[in-house]
Amino acid sequence: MDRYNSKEIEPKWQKFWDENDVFHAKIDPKKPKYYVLEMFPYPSGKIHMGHVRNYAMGDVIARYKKSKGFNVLHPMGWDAFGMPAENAAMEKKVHPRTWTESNIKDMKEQLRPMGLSIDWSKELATCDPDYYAKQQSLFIDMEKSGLVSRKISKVNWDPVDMTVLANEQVVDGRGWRSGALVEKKELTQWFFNISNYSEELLKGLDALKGWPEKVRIMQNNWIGKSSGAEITFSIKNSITEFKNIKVYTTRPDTIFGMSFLAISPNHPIAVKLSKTNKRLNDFGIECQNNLTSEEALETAEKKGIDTGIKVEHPFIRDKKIPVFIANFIVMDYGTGAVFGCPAHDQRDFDFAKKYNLEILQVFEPENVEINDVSVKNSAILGEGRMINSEFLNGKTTLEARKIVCNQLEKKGTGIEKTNYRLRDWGISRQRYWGCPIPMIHCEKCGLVAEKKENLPILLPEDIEFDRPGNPLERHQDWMKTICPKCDSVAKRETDTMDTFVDSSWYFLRFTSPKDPKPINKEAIDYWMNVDQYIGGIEHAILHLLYSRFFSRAMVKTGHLPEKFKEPFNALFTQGMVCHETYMDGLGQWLSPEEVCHEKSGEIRKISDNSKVTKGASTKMSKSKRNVVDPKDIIEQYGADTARWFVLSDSPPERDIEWTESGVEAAWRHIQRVWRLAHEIINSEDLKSSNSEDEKIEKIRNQTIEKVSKGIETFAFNKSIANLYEFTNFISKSKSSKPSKIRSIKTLAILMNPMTPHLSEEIWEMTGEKSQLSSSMWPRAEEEYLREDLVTLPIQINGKRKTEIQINSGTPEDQIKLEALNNELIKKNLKGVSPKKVIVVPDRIVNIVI
RNA sequence: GCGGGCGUGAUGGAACUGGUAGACAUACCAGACUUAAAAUCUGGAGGCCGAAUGGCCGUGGGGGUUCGAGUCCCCCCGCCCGCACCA
Repeated sequence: MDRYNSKEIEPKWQKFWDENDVFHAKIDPKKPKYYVLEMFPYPSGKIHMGHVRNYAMGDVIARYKKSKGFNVLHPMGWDAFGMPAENAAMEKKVHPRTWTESNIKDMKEQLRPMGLSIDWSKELATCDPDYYAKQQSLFIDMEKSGLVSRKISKVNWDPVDMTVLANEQVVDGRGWRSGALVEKKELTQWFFNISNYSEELLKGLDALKGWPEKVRIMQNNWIGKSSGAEITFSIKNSITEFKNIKVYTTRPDTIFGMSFLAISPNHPIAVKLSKTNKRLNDFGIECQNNLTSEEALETAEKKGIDTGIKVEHPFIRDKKIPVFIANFIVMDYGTGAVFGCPAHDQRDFDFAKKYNLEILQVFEPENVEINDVSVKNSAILGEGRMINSEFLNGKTTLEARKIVCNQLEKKGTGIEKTNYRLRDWGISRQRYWGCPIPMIHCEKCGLVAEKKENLPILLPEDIEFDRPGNPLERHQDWMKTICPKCDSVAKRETDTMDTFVDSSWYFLRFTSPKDPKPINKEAIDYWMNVDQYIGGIEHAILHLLYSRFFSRAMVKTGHLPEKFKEPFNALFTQGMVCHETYMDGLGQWLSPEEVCHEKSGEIRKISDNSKVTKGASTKMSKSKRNVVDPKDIIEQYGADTARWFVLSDSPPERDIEWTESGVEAAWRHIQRVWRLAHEIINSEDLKSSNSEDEKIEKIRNQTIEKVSKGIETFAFNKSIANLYEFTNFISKSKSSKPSKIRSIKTLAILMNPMTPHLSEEIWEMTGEKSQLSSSMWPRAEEEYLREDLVTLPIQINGKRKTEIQINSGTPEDQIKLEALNNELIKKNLKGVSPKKVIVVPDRIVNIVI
């Protein structure tokens, strides 16, 4: 008998779908719409298994919804700006555009054989002048609406290459190419005022019912709302013109335990002092060598230096508090200064130990024996009851916070204050391959937005990547322009936008990718919101938060109706695709194709038969060479096998392990279903009993129910397990031919979202003329979903002893009676009368003795 | 360092709202078919003890709540993701 030949069948159906424009999404107000979107890829040039998994999942949803009667929008595009293109330009002397465009072409070719239900007519790339021109006009509107600002901020500076480095390009504090120690450099840059929306973005999280709880928690923490007090400390011994220092604290209750004040190295006082004090200046320079990432800041050794300045304690007369400059205080958060209470903050505790500062406990934790805790070894965190704090003694820490705030307000030295950790979004990049910021520097008029009719501001094509840095800055012709206000000669902004800007509205543009305006009202109104968004958990904060902000910005600038300010109704975050790693005797990583697994369990290198060490399974990555090319898999086994495999076994939110045997299992299943369909179609209709037909009909309906539920809840692995079971059942069933035909047709429909080619083929084999890709998802009939017989386990003291069969809905007393009369139970009870019998109807019986 | 998550047989995993742990699949073992192999089909199987009815142990480790814990609470360990210029 024939095998399922993927090389013939898959292109056949792909051609059919193409020619009939099956997945072309058109606005149809009569039909309910469904917008499913996978996070668009960066065009690296090669599709990897992570993409395959991501798109296979999206495709399951898209095809399922379509067969449920929805008008589905399932577009695809390219997140095409970004650093790798510039790196390629430097390394391979190829223009970023050429490199990017050829990558897009390659990836599209690799994607096509997967048989995804994508509407390619909606394709866009963020590096298309048409796309970034629209983005420039959105920027101009944002600038006019006060959503944009200029601020000084720090970048990683490579002093040898004379260029700005991304955090990723800093390896162990050094530039990745030059190896030079990275410095911090201050630049005036462009920002989106996302922090004005802190409260709004925080509140909005509650409405995102379709988002994973963990993502909402992460965003919530990222926004970091806190309430506390801003306290003004007066300086006793003014060595500078500054008379006081403002401090933000979330723990005003611990003010009597304060033993020092710490200010950021960038605090105006610190800066001022450094000018005249060499020690402070040296320390400032040392801090300058810290990296810009928060991670680096937090993991670096905590250091400080005494400024000699003393401040007054607001409640303790004559108490002098030393002021330190500390490397772990950031200027961007709060006021750039904190007070240190070593007894109740671990970081302050470590600092106090190091510099021999007083550690005074000011509250006792509640519900803990006093002897159990001590501030000798570590800080005491949390809440408790105040001690050593004068008028606060005996109060709870929560009460104390309120009282301190009131007292400070009375004295006029402090106020209650709410703070957010969220900082403004710095969008300036000193790079070529991004969307030019449409601003003009005019000597007379200052900063002026480009006129919309002059858009797009195109990236110049004639650029050189012979040296690091931003080629735009060296391109005199490109920079030279005319001030839109006064017509005098002016200079273009050379910064380009962060690529997160590009990805903050592409999902809107997909609804009308060729419209002359950034978005088309009618299309937005019909297609938005995205009903299901699918992507990696690594985007939980930045991309998703920026998109939520950007939608609000587009509401403010009049591009988007208010109702679309939260653009993603539901979010699903999928796990990574992992593979074992292999290393040869020389410590070199080997790819899976370079090794062979022997029966004995040993792994050997194919080229020289040497022994190979198996390493941990990690995310497929070029550097560890543990990648499997989807192209090879599709070529060898076909798209349906690849799709079936990436969806089976592991729950979608978890990482999956790519194994050769797993792919083979998927392949075997595809073949088995194919054979089964053939056998059934060509079989004689033998006599069968009605009860067999009833049985298969029951299983068929239950499978419909389970598989549908699995897809709806993103438990594709469970749907697949149910489909395996159903297949096993059909193949063993003694039911009549019509019953089996009905079942195999149901199997084909239910498998269609995962294995669309096989399903269409079987559908056609059964003589059906209609296409499977349109609405025909079956409905399970209620009467088959009921179970009349229930197996009830009986436990004695929580240990299962036996089980009984009862009719579902049997009353409690009767179950109890039956359980106690069971022979085995009687034997186990040995005449002891039970203390208690717990009966959970239709569930369990537990006899306590 | 901070924030979030995960941990179940040899392996991937299943177990609805606290109610029979191990569905389904892989690897493995045995059998059928075959000259043989592959493919396919049938069956077995968490670990330990036992000839067997069966017993004990078992969801990263330790403790707790409960008639009953993989699931809830506390502590610990390991791994993964994010930390604002990778996308």
